Formats: sequence, C-alpha cells, structure tokens
Amino acid sequence: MKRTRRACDVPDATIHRLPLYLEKLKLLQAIGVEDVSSRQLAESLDIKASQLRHDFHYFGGFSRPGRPYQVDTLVPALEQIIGISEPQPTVIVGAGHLGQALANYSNLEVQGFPVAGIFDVNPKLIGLEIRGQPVRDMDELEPLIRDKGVRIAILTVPSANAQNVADRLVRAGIVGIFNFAPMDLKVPETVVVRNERLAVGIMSLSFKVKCIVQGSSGRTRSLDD
Amino acid sequence: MKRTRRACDVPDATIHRLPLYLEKLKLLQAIGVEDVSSRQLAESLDIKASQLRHDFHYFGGFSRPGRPYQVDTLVPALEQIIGISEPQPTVIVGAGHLGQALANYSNLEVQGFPVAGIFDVNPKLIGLEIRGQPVRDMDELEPLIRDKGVRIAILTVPSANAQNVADRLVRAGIVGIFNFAPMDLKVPETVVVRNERLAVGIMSLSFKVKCIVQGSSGRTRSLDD
DNA sequence: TGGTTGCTGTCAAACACATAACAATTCAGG
DNA sequence: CCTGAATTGTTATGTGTTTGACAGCAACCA
Repeated sequence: MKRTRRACDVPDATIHRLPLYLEKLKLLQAIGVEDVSSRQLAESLDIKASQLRHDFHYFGGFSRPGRPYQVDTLVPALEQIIGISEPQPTVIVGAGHLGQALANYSNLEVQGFPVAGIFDVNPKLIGLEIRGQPVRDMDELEPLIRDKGVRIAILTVPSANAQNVADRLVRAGIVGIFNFAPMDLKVPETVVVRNERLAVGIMSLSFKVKCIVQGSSGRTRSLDD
Repeated sequence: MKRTRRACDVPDATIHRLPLYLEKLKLLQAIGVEDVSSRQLAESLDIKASQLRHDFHYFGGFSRPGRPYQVDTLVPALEQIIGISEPQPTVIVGAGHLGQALANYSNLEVQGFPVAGIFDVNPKLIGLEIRGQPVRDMDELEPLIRDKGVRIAILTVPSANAQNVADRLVRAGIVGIFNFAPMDLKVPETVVVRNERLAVGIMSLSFKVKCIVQGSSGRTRSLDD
C-alpha cells in the first residue's frame, strides 16, 4: 500500500541536483553501463555518496538494499520525478539574440523540452525560421499555448515588457516561467518563476576572481599595470 | 588601523545576492534616491531586512548606526567588493548562437564586463562582426588575453572542446571561467569555474511545475490527454 | 554453510544559513 | 536638553542542508 509520496516536499538543493544525476546516468546508459553504486555516481559528480543516497531517499526505493542502482531503472524514475517522462512542449517568447540562441539549442528538445512556438513583437523577426519553426506574432501566443497544452515558457524579452508578457502567459495557462529578463516577475502562487540572471553569474565569478588575484599577492603584477 | 578584511570568507549565498543589491541600488541611484534603509531595500528584493544587514556585515561599515545607507556610498562599495570598480575585460570563446547572443548582450559591458574578444574555430564565423568586434581565430586567443590582461572568460563551445579550450585559457592566465557547456571542467585550484546549465534550470522548473499541476488535482485534465 | 565484502536505506551529528532580537546610535521636535 | 522614533551593527536562535555512521541485505567464495 503505497502511501501518497511527498515527492514535492523536497529541498531546493536536492531538486537542483536531480538534473545532474539524470545527465550523468544517461551518459552511463549510452555507453552500456548497467549498474552503478552511489559512490561511483557521486564521485563522478564531485559530491558525497551519502548526499546522493540522501537525495534519492526523498523518493524512495530506487534499488534494493545491498544492490547497486540499475541505470535502466534510475533513468526513467528520475525522468518521471522531474516531469519529463512525456516531452514538455515549451514556448519561447522573445526572438532576439538570446531567444534565437535558445531556440537553436538543440539540447532543449533532447532533454525533453521541444520548442512548440517562438514569438516576438518585432515584425521584422516574424516569419524567420529557426530550426524549422517560424517566429510567430504575439497574437498566436494564447491559442498555441492552449492548443498544445504548453505549461512552460522561456521568457527572453526586454525587462520593460517582461511583466506584461508574463501576465499574458499566466492567463493563457502557463505554469512555469524561465525568466531571462533581469527583473522580478509578479505571478500568482500557482505559477513558478525561475530567474536566470547572467549578471549574477558573472558578478559572483568576478568576486571570486578578485579574491584569488588579491589572495595570491606577489603575482599581482597585472593588477598594477 | 584597518585589519585585513576577510572580505573573501563569505558564504556563497551572500555572494549571489551582492549583484542583486547592486542592481537595485543603481536603479535607485538613477532615479535620484539618496539614501535607503535596509528595510526598503530588502522589501524591494523580497528578502528580510535582517538578512541584508547580515550580508553587509561581512564587509562592514557601509553606514553609521542609526543612519540609513547612502546610495552613493553603497554603489561604489559593492562594485569594489564584486571587483568591478575597474571594467573587467572578458573574452567569449565560441561564437555559435549562444556566444553571439552573449556578445550582443549589451548589458555585459554596462555591468562592467566589456567584451575584449570573441573567438571561434569555425572559419566561416571568423571575421563576422558583432557589436563592432570581429570574431577572431583561436590563434589570437592567448596573445589577446595576455595583452589586455583579461582574467574572465565566457565559454560557449561544444562540450567536446570545452576542456581543451579551458586548458588553453588557464595557461593564458584566465582566472575565472563562466562555463555554458554542460560539462565539468578540470582546472587548477587557482581558477574559478561557474557552470551555467540551462538544463538544470529548466528541469528544476519542470519539477516544480509537475508538483503544482499534480497538486491541484481536479484540473489534471491535460495530463491524461 | 559460514564468512567476507560491498551495497543501500536510514538516522544522527555537524555545519551553514536565515531569521529574529536587541543594544547602540542618530536625528527631529518639543 | 530630553524623549521618542527610526535605523544600523551584532549577537543569539532556529531552520535547513550536508556529512558521517551504521544496521541490514545481497552476492560471492571457500
């Protein structure tokens, strides 16, 4: 009698590792590895084996005690947990450089997120074909989302328009927004936003670079240049 | 007598917030706001004021007790902490779709990371101008890094080449690598890598979307479709 | 069969981080 | 000059995550 799995009450930190597990496991699967121990898998990801087992423990029962994990069991299990057992059609709103780059990023489809539509307001972009998909007018946004049951949207529009577009997406039924605009979106509780800020990434890198460069004093030659 | 600031012994979580603080403060600066309390700033970022003060406390003395923060003091202080008092010239290696998108991302320069060079192996791309910069042959990589004292590199090459390029970057003196290839780079301890994995982002989003959709059962109509 | 090894699931301790609490400080106004 | 309100710097508390430890199971081998 399986009790309802609390499969959603999981720490963020664990959630962020699931894709890494899946990626590595798919790699193992591709080269024909059949089973893998928590130690092997953890070492290849540079984390502790206990952490990996602890992560898996949230979902329970990937292996029988005493036996290593079966790659062919784990891959579909993780896909199911992440929610990509079935491909998740995804729309990209904003066909500027970044939007185009993402639309061209073939891995998206491989990972389970086929691009169902690309949208922009710019008439010059509308009709442009990207990997077989035309850039569409924003008028088609809501119908396409509804018709194809799209739940995830990638937002690559300028900050000034981001909230406006986000509102439209939410009304059309989008549940998850992958937001590349450097701007906090206000959305209902029933919608998830993940902000991807390049500025945060490169600045935290810069912080650490500064620390390294200053730390290894004596080689700060290029600093005084 | 200022003791040597332990300015580098700071939690990652705090480091990641520094760019957000800076961003918001620059915005305030732009509209002429002169001072701001920890509460105001924190609320606009949807965090607790105590956390903000705690973060600032690592670096000490941004304000006198009893007085709110001065925007014009805080902005340069944060810039100095993050390491962008002086612009940090940055190279982009890999002029594919993503590399081009980043090269076109004008914010990079505004944020303090002017693009010093764009590189690719593909002869068809070499010479292509992006925002006034030609895509350069990889032969020019090391000389340019050395000549301009570049310390930060953005890596947007295919996974298969990523380690190879990373090795070259490290030998040429790069200290921080912003890695967009879905691959773990091996680098010396004196080099920082920040991995930006789109797959992780969209998959953790998908996880939460699945939780929301399943949670609000009764509306799972589109699931059984 | 019995012992040994390697493995997972699970719990407990250690650690890191976020939040709350509060003393100390500044300024405004009577 | 004194009081009160607003603010920060700093310490204490609480929460969440990581790490370590170990019992129990499965396979292998003598």
